Amino acid sequence: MSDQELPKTYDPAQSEQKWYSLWLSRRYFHADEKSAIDHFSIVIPPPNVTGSLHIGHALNSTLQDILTRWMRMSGRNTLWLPGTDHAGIATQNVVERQLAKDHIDRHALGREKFIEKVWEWKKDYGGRIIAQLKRLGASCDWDRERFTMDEGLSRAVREVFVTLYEEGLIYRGERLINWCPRCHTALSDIEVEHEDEQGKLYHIGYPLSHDPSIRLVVATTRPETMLGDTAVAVHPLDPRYKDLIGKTVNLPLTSRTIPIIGDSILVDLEFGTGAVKVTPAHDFNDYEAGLRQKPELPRIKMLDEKGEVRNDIPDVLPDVMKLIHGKPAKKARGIVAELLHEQGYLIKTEEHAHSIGKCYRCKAVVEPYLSPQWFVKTGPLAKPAIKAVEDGKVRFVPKGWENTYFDWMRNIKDWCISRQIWWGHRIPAWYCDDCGEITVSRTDATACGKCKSKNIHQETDVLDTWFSSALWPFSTLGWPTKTPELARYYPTSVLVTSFDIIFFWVARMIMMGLHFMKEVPFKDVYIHALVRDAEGQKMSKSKGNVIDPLVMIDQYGTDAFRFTLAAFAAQGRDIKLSPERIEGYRNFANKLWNASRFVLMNIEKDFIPAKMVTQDASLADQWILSRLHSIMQEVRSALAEYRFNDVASGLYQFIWHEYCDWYLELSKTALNLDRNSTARQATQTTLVTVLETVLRLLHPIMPFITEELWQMIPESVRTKKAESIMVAAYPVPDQTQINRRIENEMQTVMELIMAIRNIRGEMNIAPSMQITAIVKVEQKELGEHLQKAEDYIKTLARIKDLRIGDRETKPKTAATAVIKGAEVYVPLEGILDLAQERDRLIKEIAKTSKDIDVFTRKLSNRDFIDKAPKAVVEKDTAKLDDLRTKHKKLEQNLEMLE
RNA sequence: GGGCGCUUAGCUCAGCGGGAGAGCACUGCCUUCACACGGCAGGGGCCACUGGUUCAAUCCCAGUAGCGCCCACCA
Repeated sequence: MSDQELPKTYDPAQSEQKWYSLWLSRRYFHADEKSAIDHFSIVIPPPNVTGSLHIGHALNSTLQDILTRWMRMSGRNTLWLPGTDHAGIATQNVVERQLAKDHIDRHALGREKFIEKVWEWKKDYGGRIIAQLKRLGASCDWDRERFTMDEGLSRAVREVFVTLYEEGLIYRGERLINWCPRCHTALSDIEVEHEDEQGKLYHIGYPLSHDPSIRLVVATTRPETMLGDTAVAVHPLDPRYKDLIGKTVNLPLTSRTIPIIGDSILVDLEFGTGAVKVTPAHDFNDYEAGLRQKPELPRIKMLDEKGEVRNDIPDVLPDVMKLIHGKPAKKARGIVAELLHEQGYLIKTEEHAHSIGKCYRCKAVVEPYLSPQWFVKTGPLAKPAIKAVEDGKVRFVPKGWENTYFDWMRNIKDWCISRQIWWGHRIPAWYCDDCGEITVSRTDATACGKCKSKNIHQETDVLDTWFSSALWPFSTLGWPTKTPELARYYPTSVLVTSFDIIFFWVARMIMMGLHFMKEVPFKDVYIHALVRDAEGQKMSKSKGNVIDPLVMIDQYGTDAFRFTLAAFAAQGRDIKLSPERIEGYRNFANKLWNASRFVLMNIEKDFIPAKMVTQDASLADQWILSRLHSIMQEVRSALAEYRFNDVASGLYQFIWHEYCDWYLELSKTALNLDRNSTARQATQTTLVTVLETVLRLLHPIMPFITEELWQMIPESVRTKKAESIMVAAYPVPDQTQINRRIENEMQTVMELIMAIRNIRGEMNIAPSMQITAIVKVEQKELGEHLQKAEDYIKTLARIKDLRIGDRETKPKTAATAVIKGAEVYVPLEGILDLAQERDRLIKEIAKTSKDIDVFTRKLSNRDFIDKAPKAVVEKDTAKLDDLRTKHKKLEQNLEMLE
């Protein structure tokens, strides 16, 4: 390629497309299950098929890709297994809505036809998020892409279900569960989101049966459910009411007489009136209280599966029934309250804040609903899962999340796994119409397991989506078949996810993994931040604050976007993302691009790296190499500890502020030397070597631009002549290259240059003007060092005449700066503005005095001298000396000026 | 009600026992032959508040205030 062809700005679009398809065609993403090399494996948290890539996926996938690419470059047998989740309720809702546009109702369509429609939908749109992951540069092994409803995973689901049933860990029973009246299905406890709402507390007087003139006043937020009341509870020790226990009240609006019971658990003496209406079919506490009674309280359902008032509630007066049947719960509340008011039973209402449950999929208000459901008995599964984390077999990063996990797991309730929807894994249970037996089977049953009757029908419920996700780490690898993949890649190395699904997913994977594989599903769980918008709101479409990753990618390029995500992935923090930030990193990509342009322009096309000998390598060369190897070390340890932000900022800092700002400028002096000069060759070699190494270090975060640039670097420089950067080796630091002495020497040179630049800047000396500088050193040795760096100083500080020595003196009119071990004078005859120089010096002196104060105070403290570590005292003493010297010299210079 | 987290430069955030940092924004100068998606030089902070531990506290401990999140059956 020709240098002239390289444009001044990096164009992400063409490069991304080109390299991704090349990587795919060369099968770099493919993991070889036969390879015996140490493995590294990750399973992707499967996004919903209905999903389109949002910023959370982008962060999650970027971090996984960084780890995957890093490990692959480090020579591990690396698998990142992708796939999607069938997302039962969510997908069913999406397809239902789609059908509704054509005025088709799923019930009219029928179950089988509807499921066909969902599969069709999946075929058309399900691949969308996969395509988007590819745009992000995800290096997943696409050959192994799985779907939670595909054949293999369905087999795993059935195997797990039947086994747990046989072990008595799955059971069926009628229970009070959370019911979404909109989705028409049961939900598990964690699928209910609680929100505070301002409601009313209604005080209702229930007349005592034996003396209706006396009323027992109950307080409730849901008066409509009184139609299902089967008791009133009071505290057994409550002096106001305890004598009423065993008596009855007449339930208003009905012909029902219900008992007054004592229940110390249900009733809080302090709250409301101290008397509670008990509706066992519509409230979890009341349900439990009903079970505690001997005999159990009857459970009267007053709402149907749509959340509307039934028309067959026993005992309700016909007039009342006529008014409210078929009304949604909230409307019924108003009607009942009005009726109670009219008839004089409503004592008062007061404002009352309470939390209501909403469906996490559709946000409809969830009703407690009595119905037959399937459950997983979680206790026995949770126990080993708790232990695995306690024993460190699974490690949460950051560790704090372990508490969240423990809290939930130690109080875990049985998991309601049946859903009354159509899209999902249908429960493999068959009911016998003759003898009522339930047959649970790995294969489709054709006859009753007990009476052999062929008169059986399958359960219509499907399983909770999270049931199949819980098996993901092993079901995707072929389980229950003992595949080579399973043996090779399970347990996986790390799970990367966000905290909102620790309960839904992480905990359940650990339980299922331990139970069926006898081994944890992953060793590390890296919990990353949640992405929010610039105002800190959780992004949601309804708020209109969604940052679309694909728009960002189009606008700034995938690499800039990925770098932004990595830079903001600090542990335990929410990420607030704004486009300006991405723009900043787009500029960084461009900086890298132009630095590479510079390097490539300054080496010959057939460049052969020089064999570096120390005497050929300049101070700058040695310095940048030392810095490079330090950075390598930092980057590697940051990656190993999931400190992605440190990886990003470390590389940013090094590339921009050390390599570009300093080394590239310093290299110019050597590049101007004669073609055959060994010094020039050494610098060329250093330039290109550092660039090549940095590209490899950066590749996991910025895969595209690094590949584009790496391919332009002469083959002779690229390690092992790999054909792509993504299969080149990840850089390993060489301790012998790290040189403290060189770094210190360079530091002094840089300080000198900065001091002169400061004078130039503050004195308003035109950048184009070449000036004279005189450096008076305290010791000859330092002078010699600085003399060796003479060219650097001249070029970077724009000096035409530089004098360095221990016998130099200050010219009559000059600006002064003091650095460690030397004074710098810039003679400014004719231009010197005395007032300006005075101000500059005063500012500098003030700064120095302030520092001196701090250190003097510290060092005059006896206890500090006695008790602080020696090294600290010594360091501070030396520092104070330097500061005093500097201060004195500056003052002298100020005096001379006046 | 229980738990967790946060409060550092105008903004977004690192740092977490020994002289307060970054990016963006801001000010001045500069179209210097890698880059104006740029360069150089600057300005800007009682590190929320109050106590305590320590020779030393932005950092550790306790409390206060504000903000955020999670869990929970407050009728």
